[in-house]
Parts: sequence; C-alpha cells; structure tokens
Amino acid sequence: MSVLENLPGRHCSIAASLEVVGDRWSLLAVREVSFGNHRFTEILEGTGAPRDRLAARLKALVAAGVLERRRYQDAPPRFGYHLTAAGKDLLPVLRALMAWGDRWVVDEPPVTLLHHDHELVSETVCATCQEPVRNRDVTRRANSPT
Amino acid sequence: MSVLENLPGRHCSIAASLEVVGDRWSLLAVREVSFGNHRFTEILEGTGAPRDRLAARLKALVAAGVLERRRYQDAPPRFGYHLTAAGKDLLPVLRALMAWGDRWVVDEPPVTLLHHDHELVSETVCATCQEPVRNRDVTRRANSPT
DNA sequence: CCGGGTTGGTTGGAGTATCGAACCGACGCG
DNA sequence: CGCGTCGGTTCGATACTCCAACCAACCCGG
Repeated sequence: MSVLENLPGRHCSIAASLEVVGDRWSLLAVREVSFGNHRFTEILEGTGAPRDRLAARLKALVAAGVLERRRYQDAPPRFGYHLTAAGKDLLPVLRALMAWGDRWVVDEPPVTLLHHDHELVSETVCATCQEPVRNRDVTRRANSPT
Repeated sequence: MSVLENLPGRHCSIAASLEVVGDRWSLLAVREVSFGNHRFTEILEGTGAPRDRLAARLKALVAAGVLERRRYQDAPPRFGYHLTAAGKDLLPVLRALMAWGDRWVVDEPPVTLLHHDHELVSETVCATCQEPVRNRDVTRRANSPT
C-alpha cells in the first residue's frame, strides 16, 4: 500500500507494479535472467542497456526483491543475478507482453515459446469456474474508499 | 520486424512491445480507457500524468493503433479515446501486471476483478494441451538467425 | 453582449534522467 | 610485467519530463 500512497492517479496495482518494473530496462533484464543469462555482461548485451543504467536497475530490482545477487566465485568476488519467487512470478507478464508483440508489433515472431514439445499458445482461464476469460465478462470492484 | 531492427539488445517481441507501451504512462492510459474513461480530462486524472505527456502519449498510441480517437460532439469538436482490437488485446497484460502487483507490491489489492459474479483468479493454460503452464515446462526457440 | 467556466489541448523554461565513453580495481593468464 | 576480463562507477553532454501558463472554441447566466 505504501507505494500507492505517493503515486499520482488512481490507486491500482498496475501502477504499483509499474513503479517497480515499469522503466525501460527492468523487464528486459528479467527476461535475460529468465533466459539463463545471470552475469552482468550477459544481461548488458542481451538488453542493450547502458552499463550505468543497468547497474542501477539491477540494484533496484534486488532491493525490490525481484532479483537476487548470488556470489558465484570468490577471488575476485563475482556475482550473478537470479530470479526470486517474485521474479519468477513476472514470467506470465513477460509472456503476455511477448504474445501481444508477436500479434501486433512484429511481422514475424523472432522467438517461439515451446510447452513440452509443442508451441505454447497461452489462454487465460478463471481458476474458479474454468471458463476462458473474455474481456466482457470481467468487471471490477474498488476495495478502498478513495 | 522493422521496429526490432533499430533496437539495441536481443531481437524479441517483449522489447518490441515495450517500445510501444513501455513508457511511464501508456499502460495507465490504456487502463483508464478500459475502465470507461474516454475523455482527455478523465484519463488525465485517472493516470496522474502531466497534460503534455498525456497528450503526446495518446497521440503516439493512436498512431500505433492501440487507441482510436473518435469525435463525440461537433461544436466544439471533441474527441474521446477508445480501445482498438490491439488495445483490447492488451488487457491480459494489464491483468497479469495487476495480479503481480497484488501479490508482490501492495499490502491489499485496491481493486478486485470479478468474472461473472465471482472473483477472477487468472490461470494460464496451454490451448494446445489444456495443461496449466508452469515456468519449467516452457522453453524457447529462436526463429531468426541473428 | 460581457464575463466566467469547461474542454482539450500547446508552449516555454527549469530541472532531472539517460546516454555513451572513459576510467577503475581486482584478479588470471602467459 | 603487460594484457585481457569482469563488474562496476564517474563524467559531461544531451534528451526527456515536469509544471505552470497560455490558448481557442464554445456554452451559459445575467
């Protein structure tokens, strides 16, 4: 909640999420780590971010609990970045963004996701009633008075 | 594809998507429009964005085909913003971000989504095999040589 | 017909963030 | 010893963002 208080506009978890991962490089950094690129230089090249920005973002993501900085060698001390539980939980967001980009931005998907050994076609269902979620079936209820 | 060519880092639809909606206000603007706030002033207050930034982003989102600018009165000419098909297709992204924020950023969800008349609990399944998607079952294949 | 309010912006200047390039320390390798 | 690698940090120029003010076009009350 505390994050929301200092935010302009509507109280909403979307705004709260964007406050954490809504900048230009964070989600790409998470993508790289999820692709198995744990080292600073790998993430640097994978994202294309400037070094200083990447260093700052990684620090912030560690502070936010999205990434974990783990020592993988002692002399000299070197660290790799790994997804925390919160970080792994971002993968559905990345898959949704990727599906959207595949459909509406790029001509041809540069990367295809595979589920077991067939192509992954994500569909969202409501866990309660097992029905596929269509936009028109979704409404919202505000919980806080503001 | 053309979007990707001029981008630093890995060729990937996530980066392409972020190029369109990855800035500070775009997704919040889409959220507001999806909440039924179609007028400039409504979006302005809902997002908390500065007027000039919002004007610029709305223009860009219309150009990108995410929003549509529709005249709703003639004298003086006034326009409202509406979701295109591409814009509606962003709602799963927003729901994923909201779910993540609910779980990892805020203490208590400020807004709850309802599906029909029960709480919406989104779950992603693979449309091909109907199985819930777990991160460890997903791999990726690069399509382009680069 | 005059003044004020609403809507949907645009403009200007100050402050802030981002960028690329250079630099740095600690090591390993030959 | 000199060079390369890795993971950053520092610097100065540039770009972007913010806020406040302004604006045009219209409506309404008096």
